[in-house]
Amino acid sequence: MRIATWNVNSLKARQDRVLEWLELRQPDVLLLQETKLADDAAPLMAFGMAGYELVHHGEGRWNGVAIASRVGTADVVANFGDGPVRDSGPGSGLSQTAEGDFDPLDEARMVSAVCGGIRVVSLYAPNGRALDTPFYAGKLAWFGRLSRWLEETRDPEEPLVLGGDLNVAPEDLDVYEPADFVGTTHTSAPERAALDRLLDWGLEDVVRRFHPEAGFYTWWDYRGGNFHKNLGMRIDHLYATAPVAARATGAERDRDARKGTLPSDHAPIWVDLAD
DNA sequence: ATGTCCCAGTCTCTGGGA
Repeated sequence: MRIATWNVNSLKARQDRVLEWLELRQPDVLLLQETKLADDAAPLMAFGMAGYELVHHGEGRWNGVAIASRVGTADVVANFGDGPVRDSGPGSGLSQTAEGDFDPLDEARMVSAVCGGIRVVSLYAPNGRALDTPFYAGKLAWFGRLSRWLEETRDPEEPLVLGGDLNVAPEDLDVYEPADFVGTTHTSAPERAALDRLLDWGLEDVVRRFHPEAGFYTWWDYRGGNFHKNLGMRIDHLYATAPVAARATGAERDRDARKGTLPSDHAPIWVDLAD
């Protein structure tokens, strides 16, 4: 069984590339982030033609998470079970710029389902922008909500894979120039502690086990030719509970998916599991 | 290197986010 994750930076703009990638790499489950679609715009038919069910949790212009699975989609949980995300259209009260209205717990950043006997969780962590902003505090609060959801509703003995764009580089070897990130988001001690809390609950960074090397990045800024200079960060992750981690036979990243015409700024990663 | 790409709305350009 192959479980993958990919922040596609708009599923509308990336649909053809994603469908081609499914055909090429044959994942059984693909966790998607930043679909930037409302639920009624999710391309269920196109994925269905490719053999995948698509579970989508979106709000429109921003965020949006999904699960594409060819091994079933049972027991769906969206937004930690905290209810529907508000429409982010005009007049909705959701604003990306008015800080007083901002709460990432109201945004479409989490969806989960049981696929092929494994509970998978597709996550898109808030960016955080800068350490001295409410957006950073909101990022930490969102990770707190994620940990509480695991601690209160899940069991580390359950087969579970949590993955997505967590917007945190866990170690200095996961960023191209650690000194440049002092005082910025993605590498701060509280963000790394949030990942440690997930791991301490009972998860393993399976991709790290197979790729302990520096420079195994998953995201490169579109600007400045950063991809070709390998100036990136490892901020997309796949974490597994022990019953799943024990089945892992490998993990890979598809750097080729970051190349070519109109790519996402993230590359997909996956883990392979023995039956 | 404020260098690119996405989106919606103000709509063939602009502003905001990453």
